Amino acid sequence: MIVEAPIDLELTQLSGQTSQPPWMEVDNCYSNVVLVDGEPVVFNLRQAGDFLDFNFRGNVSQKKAISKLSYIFDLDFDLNKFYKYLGNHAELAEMSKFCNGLRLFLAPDPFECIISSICSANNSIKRWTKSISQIKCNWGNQYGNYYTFPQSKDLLNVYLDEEQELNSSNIQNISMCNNNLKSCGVGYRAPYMRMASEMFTGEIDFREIFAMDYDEAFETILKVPGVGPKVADCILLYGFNFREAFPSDVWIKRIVSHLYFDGKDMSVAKVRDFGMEEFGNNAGYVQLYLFHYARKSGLMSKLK
DNA sequence: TCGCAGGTAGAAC
DNA sequence: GTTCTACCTGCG
Repeated sequence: MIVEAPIDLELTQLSGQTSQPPWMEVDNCYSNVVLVDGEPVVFNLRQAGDFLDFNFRGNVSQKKAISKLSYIFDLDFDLNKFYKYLGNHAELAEMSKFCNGLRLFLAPDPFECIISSICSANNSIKRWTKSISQIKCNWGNQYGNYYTFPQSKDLLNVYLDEEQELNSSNIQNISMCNNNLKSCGVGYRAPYMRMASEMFTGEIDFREIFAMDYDEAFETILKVPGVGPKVADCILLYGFNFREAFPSDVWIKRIVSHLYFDGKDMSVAKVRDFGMEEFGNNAGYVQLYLFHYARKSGLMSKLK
């Protein structure tokens, strides 16, 4: 089936958005299992010209499968209208040329994005995606070659490190202990992840966050250990589909400063305020495009 | 070897 | 409120 919405699937997959690792890729076909109304559905995606060609197998209607796919790849968003918006702003006009077809890559379930985003802090894309894939292998459900991301309750009692696993299980040799968070390479973020699992199993309900306004949702997510302003904005953008988020890190700071403030040094917090004010509901997309424009145009190495 | 990787927590001004 | 520093870990 073809979805007639322009997209660059490879660019979107490999753009390092902290919703989830890229899907499994074989010969330009991207596949993964996704829970749709609790039912495991395996999707196979392929680039077909400017559009997306896909098929699925699972016990759900075609309508529901398309709806889920459209949510994850944000297919209802009008890219051409967004490109007109970019074209009307001198500072942004170049970007669509370098990022044509790039879309948001949203998490099928917010919890995966929460853990992925915590994992991404002070980390490289390569390393956090590897860690998240390992977490799926260890504690997710397996369907063929694919794994779902575990639910928050599934991570409540995981061991934090090898030592804890050795002391609490009947494994004799510490080198055999590989069913703990630190063995996934998450380092000091392990306790953050387990505490986040506790909070989202008990005191915080996802549905409430979807219903909140931005500031309230931001303050709520900020209470989770390991979540600062940058990670909170990522979680709200990629996990909860808040389009007005403008996740600001050291790179966005350099790029915004270069494009809008003549290279003047400014705090990440000020850049965040500026982005949200300036771009409104397009803030999430502009942030995504700024980062990849800087990467692809060579601006990033110039600003380094 | 050493610094860096799409930051955060905790403490000190 | 804003600024400073240590921090798991794998890679170059």
